[in-house]
Amino acid sequence: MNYIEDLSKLSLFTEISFEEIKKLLHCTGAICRTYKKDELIIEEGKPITDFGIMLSGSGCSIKWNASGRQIIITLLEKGSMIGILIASKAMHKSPLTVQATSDSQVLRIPFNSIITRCMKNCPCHEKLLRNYISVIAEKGLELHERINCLLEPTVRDKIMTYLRRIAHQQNSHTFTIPINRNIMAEYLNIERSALSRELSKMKKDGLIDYHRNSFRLQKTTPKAIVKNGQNLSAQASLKEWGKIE
Amino acid sequence: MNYIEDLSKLSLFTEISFEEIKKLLHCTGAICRTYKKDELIIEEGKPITDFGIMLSGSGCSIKWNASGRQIIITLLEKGSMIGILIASKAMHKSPLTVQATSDSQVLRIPFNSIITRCMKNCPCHEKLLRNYISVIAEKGLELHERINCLLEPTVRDKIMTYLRRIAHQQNSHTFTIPINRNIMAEYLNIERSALSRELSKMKKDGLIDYHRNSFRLQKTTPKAIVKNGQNLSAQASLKEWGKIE
DNA sequence: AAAATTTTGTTGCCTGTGCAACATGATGTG
DNA sequence: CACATCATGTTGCACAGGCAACAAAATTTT
Repeated sequence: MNYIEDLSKLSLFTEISFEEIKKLLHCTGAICRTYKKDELIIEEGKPITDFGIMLSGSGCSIKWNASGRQIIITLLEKGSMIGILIASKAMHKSPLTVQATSDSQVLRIPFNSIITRCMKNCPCHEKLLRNYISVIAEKGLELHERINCLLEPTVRDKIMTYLRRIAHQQNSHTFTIPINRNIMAEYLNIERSALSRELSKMKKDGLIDYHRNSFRLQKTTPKAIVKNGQNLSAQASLKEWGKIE
Repeated sequence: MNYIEDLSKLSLFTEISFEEIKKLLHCTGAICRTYKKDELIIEEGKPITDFGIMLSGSGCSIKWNASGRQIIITLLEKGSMIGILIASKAMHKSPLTVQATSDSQVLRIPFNSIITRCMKNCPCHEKLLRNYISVIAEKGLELHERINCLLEPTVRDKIMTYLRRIAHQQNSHTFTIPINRNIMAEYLNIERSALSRELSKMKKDGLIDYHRNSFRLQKTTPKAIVKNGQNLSAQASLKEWGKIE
């Protein structure tokens, strides 16, 4: 089957041509493996030497928390990288389980082959290595961004931190977010209803405007913020808004 | 000056001999730079091509959150890696500022030199690359572990998730944590007082026992725990705490 | 040893938000 | 169209935990 085109869209293969990708797949010893629904792709506690790329199907990485409740870490879809951090860490056992949630195909590439230079010393192999490192680093930075949101004390602050980041990424005060309310609430670790409630309030307060996934950050400082029936524009708002921008 | 010995203790240089480290420093073009107290090591918004290793002194990475409040991301000490995720991500501007909090020495190594094979094609260069990737991956996994704690709904769950991890790392039910209450509270994003309060309750409930930084996880089945009323069992806390270790 | 400083523990108050339950709007399906 | 199934918004209530202020214990400095 021809999945080269799909692969070329991944950041792991940016700036690498179709032809080169084919060669790389061969010289890295990549293999395509199929998994039935519910089959385990990675088992908790087992050492990992390959990382994977979802070619088709879907999956999720799961873990059991302190109280035995199962929690979903990530949802995997076509194009998702599997266990890339784990495979990259020397001698590391998997802290989580990855399971196919539908019949899936996964391209498995031995981590070693990324590092070990191929015989021909081809330049595209170095490009692959650069991309690979970039992908790992980006994973870390993404986690970092999420932590930035999670650390904010109030629901409103979490939301604002998230929205500001997306606005910044899209380089505009008007933007659309790529996730729905459920996912957003999960990402920010707040209640979905609390998220909706606070979004409404923020709209009332003139902080943001939105409809569904379309958002706008108002950069005008609101004149009056009313809370609990009192107007606290004078001091409190200065404290809260003064330093922005 | 001779900092090779210090370097050899870092995971970036594990399994690399003193001699080889010297050679590597030369062929990667590492330079040692000094920073005065309060001087900026990394400036927000600027592109980063080097990563750094703290040889002496101290520093911190800082950021400004949505409401303009300055928040400290990491504290840097001797041996800390600076900007390793940022340098590894292709064409990425720094999302944060790094500042020396005392006169410091930083070893700066161009990211490019890690990837580009040196002329001699020496095996230690590949080892360095492996270590480097391992370090990045570990950073990501660490962030992941913290998120695991942050996502837990209650203070008690956050604490338990953290303690279980440390116990697991030290492979024992009796262990010592490497951080004090202030840092722990900051790490888990809870109030220090709330942390102390909950730790007390957990001791009363027979879940854990502790004194200062020495902890013990009780593996009693959490069945016989009474919620609000008086607790029947587990009244007797350990008397001989001494130094565990 | 006394004093000063840092670290940890304790407690009452009050608000933010988790939770549940329901309403409304959007989208798909026969 | 009617109907089902989502996604989103609304609201009352209860309580976990943030906050502040203080107490006690441990550690460092004088």
